[in-house]
Amino acid sequence: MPNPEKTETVRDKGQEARPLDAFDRKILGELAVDAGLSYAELGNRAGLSAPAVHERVKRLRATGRIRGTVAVLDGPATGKPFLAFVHVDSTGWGKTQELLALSELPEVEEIHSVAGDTCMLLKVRCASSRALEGLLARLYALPSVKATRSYVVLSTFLERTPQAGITEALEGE
Amino acid sequence: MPNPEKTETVRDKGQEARPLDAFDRKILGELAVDAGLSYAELGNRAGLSAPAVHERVKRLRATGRIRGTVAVLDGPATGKPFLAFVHVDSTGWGKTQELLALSELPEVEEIHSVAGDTCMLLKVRCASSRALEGLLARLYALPSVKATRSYVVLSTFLERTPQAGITEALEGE
DNA sequence: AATTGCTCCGAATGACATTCCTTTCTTCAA
DNA sequence: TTGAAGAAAGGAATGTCATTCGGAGCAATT
Repeated sequence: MPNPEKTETVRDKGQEARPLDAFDRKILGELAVDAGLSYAELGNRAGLSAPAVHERVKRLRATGRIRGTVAVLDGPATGKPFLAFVHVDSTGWGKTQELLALSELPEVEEIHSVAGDTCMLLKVRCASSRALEGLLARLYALPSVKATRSYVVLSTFLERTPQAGITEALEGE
Repeated sequence: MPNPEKTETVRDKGQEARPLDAFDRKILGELAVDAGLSYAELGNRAGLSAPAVHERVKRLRATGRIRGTVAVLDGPATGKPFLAFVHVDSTGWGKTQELLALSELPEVEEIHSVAGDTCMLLKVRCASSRALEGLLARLYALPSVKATRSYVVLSTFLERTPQAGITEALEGE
């Protein structure tokens, strides 16, 4: 009887634990594009049986490789046609907590801290330019926010979640 | 007998056609967070029966409100811990086609054209800083690419797909 | 060489998606 | 105001698929 709390010499995240064989990566690749596939169909594409695929998917979920399964909504079709990236310059380093409160807003999709000539980077999708202005107003209301630069998206040519593939050629150029 | 090709006075995209009632938005909100919910459970949360929810979801898919269902992969856990946003200045306006070819690379997750002091904005996730360098090399190999500015992500605090909610307060500030 | 643990497959079970049909509510026309 | 027609919801039935179980093959360890 295996003990789930047995001593692990490495942590489960990162790329440790199980190195993701070709089957896993194939499965991840398919599910990242369409999570509605049946296990039987997944098995066909990967060369495994349905139960085997099921087992692997369960493991991929348990180990955090798959964070979840979501429906991808269309921004414009759901009433939010305005997309923008906002760079935020803020004073002090511990003030990121203030910005994290913006997670409450469904308009805010991403919050990163970045290296470069700015501190924080937001991805924001909202109903109108008016709403975008309102969001910027909220930003400037924060005492630590010094300046912002907004990049309003005119056209989106590609937008997808993380893909499973890795281009080896990029490593050796 | 309704004719599926009957004359429409408005196009089906945008926010025309059916204005998304409270049920629809509730369903979209739940599915954007977890698409693995059963229709029965979804019905409970929305206050509808399973078949009714099913009917609506089918319509939301058909009208393009729901673009698809995907598994969200964890970047670091799947071997791509490096995330960066790359601003690209390019000469000429018709040259965006060259950049679109980058869609082939699984490392490139987003390609937008933006207003502001730059032309294109890429979101890139790759295995190493070496790979990021390789990707920049490919960018500069394009004749129309004049300059790039990269913002390497140090920490990601929030990252999600488009949400269904709309903050009304943002419109009136 | 034997054993332990892991992962696969085939079959059986159970849950759930999907469809059909009836009912109700709303809307438009007379 | 009434009548008719369209749309949409709920209940029940059916089919598909997810999920589980048991057994077999394989690899690594002792």
